[in-house]
Amino acid sequence: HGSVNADALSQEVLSEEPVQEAAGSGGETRSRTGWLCPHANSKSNNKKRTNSRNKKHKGRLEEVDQRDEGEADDKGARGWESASSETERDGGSERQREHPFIVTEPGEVARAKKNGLDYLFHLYEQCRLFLVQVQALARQHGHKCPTKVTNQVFRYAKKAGASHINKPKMRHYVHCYALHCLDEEASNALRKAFKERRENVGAWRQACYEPLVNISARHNWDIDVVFNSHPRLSIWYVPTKLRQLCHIASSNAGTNVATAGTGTVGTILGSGSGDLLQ
Amino acid sequence: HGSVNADALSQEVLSEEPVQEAAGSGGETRSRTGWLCPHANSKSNNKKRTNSRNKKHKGRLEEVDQRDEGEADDKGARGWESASSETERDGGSERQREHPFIVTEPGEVARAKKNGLDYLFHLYEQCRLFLVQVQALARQHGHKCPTKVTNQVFRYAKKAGASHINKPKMRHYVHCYALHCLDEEASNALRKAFKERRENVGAWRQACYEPLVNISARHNWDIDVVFNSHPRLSIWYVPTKLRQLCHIASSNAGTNVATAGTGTVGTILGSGSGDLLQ
DNA sequence: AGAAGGACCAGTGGTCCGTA
DNA sequence: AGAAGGACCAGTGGTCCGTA
Repeated sequence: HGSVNADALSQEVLSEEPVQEAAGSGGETRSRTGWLCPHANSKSNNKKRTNSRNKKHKGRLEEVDQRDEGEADDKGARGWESASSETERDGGSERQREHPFIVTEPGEVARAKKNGLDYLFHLYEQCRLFLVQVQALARQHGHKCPTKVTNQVFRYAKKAGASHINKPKMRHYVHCYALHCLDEEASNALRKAFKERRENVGAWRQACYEPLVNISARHNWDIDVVFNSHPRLSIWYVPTKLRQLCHIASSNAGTNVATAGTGTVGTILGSGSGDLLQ
Repeated sequence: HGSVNADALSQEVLSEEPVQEAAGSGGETRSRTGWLCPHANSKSNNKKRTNSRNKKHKGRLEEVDQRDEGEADDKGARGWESASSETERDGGSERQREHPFIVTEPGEVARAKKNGLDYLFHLYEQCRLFLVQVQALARQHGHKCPTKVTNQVFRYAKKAGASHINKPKMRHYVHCYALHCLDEEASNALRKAFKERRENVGAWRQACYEPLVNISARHNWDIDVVFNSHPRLSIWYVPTKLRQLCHIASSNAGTNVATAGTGTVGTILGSGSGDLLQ
């Protein structure tokens, strides 16, 4: 609640059932209050994004300020800053982010102020359960039934109190989760190797692409087939960059026209150049 | 071309290959020029929708006026009125609509200035072929591949010269096409009956719902399963109203909670009341 | 610096309603 | 009146970039 985002005010009022809360599976218990405490570092609020991107049709977001839902019920309800101009709630509390991920090996508990990769993968499982619930509600009411984790599912998760789940994060690491699903041994080995080398999460994340490209190669370079044939993975959209990497690799592999390959995917992935790797 | 709609100016320039043109399958040959002739009833142009719906974030549509594509190549290219304020092209030609549908029996050629139902169903087949082409292009370029007839497909069809295909029309009659696919005999019988009774197209269209609800009943009221298990039908979204009718019918059938059914779907469909039937 | 996520934007599904 | 379809709109997929 305390919707900063206008989209949260959709018409369909989702049931407020508590569902399974955070509770990390990676070993740590993750007391929600840890990062939801309404009185943390005082600095912040009314900062407002002063961003200067194209910003065309805003204006739809105006007037969406005073929250209509009441209070309580949302365990340690945060009251972040409001979105629009002067209606700021000054005595407000602050936004708390999730702790950053670090590369952990399977079963390893992350140190203080960090989250481990078991917890990351657990979030994907949580999203799947939220999807299952959204699907059940949709069928019950005769609505069309999502087969993927959509915006609607993220919105439902938020309403259900899972404020630590958000779309950009989940999309960012989908391919890491994919490797975990498709080849857990390889995934575990990669985690151990990168932990040992003291690599950061970004480096590990990048490294997850290549094994997936290789798996797709064994399925005629069709990464969609790879995703869709795994029950836990099929509910996630194939990330754009992974799709592109598989396409490039298939071209270079010469199953297509002779593109006079300038290098294998391995080199591309290892080089760090090219905007596919940002 | 002569895009009235801003969406038509998408970045991806689709190849201008001619593809299969109109050419009705119903027997009539449908010379395109019949309803694409650039000099027809002179009245019209610069009329602009003065509509007063909510109209919030427009403004994005401005400046999108001067067409960038050249000329010719689009056989009998129409040059309808342009979209925005003063840049009207006055010597312009006029919009020509498709002739309205009438209820015809299978194989029957519609009389002048009318289109028959074989032609209607042929349009669905044309859309399928456009989808197949869009899919081939997507795979070729490593883009995500649509499984349904999406906006992208309609845009592609327009670019390919099929100006007689548009989304509202195709969506409007999807369930009629569904019946044609799923039970051609029943569909044919319905057409004959409604033709005999001299019913208009709207009445025939309404009548197509009930047989479909009955078919869904035999598949556990799951209309999605019904659509998806037919190869030509699975590329079409289930229409909202059909989904709602199946849901209501399943409730009334008592497979669910006893809703103290106030009437069967048959009565609902026959009554003409209730906003599900508009 | 590396990373989490609010908020944005182009293009989608869906269909209304001004038009013929 | 009955019907075809341009154009609109709310909510989507995707991810940038101001923030911590």
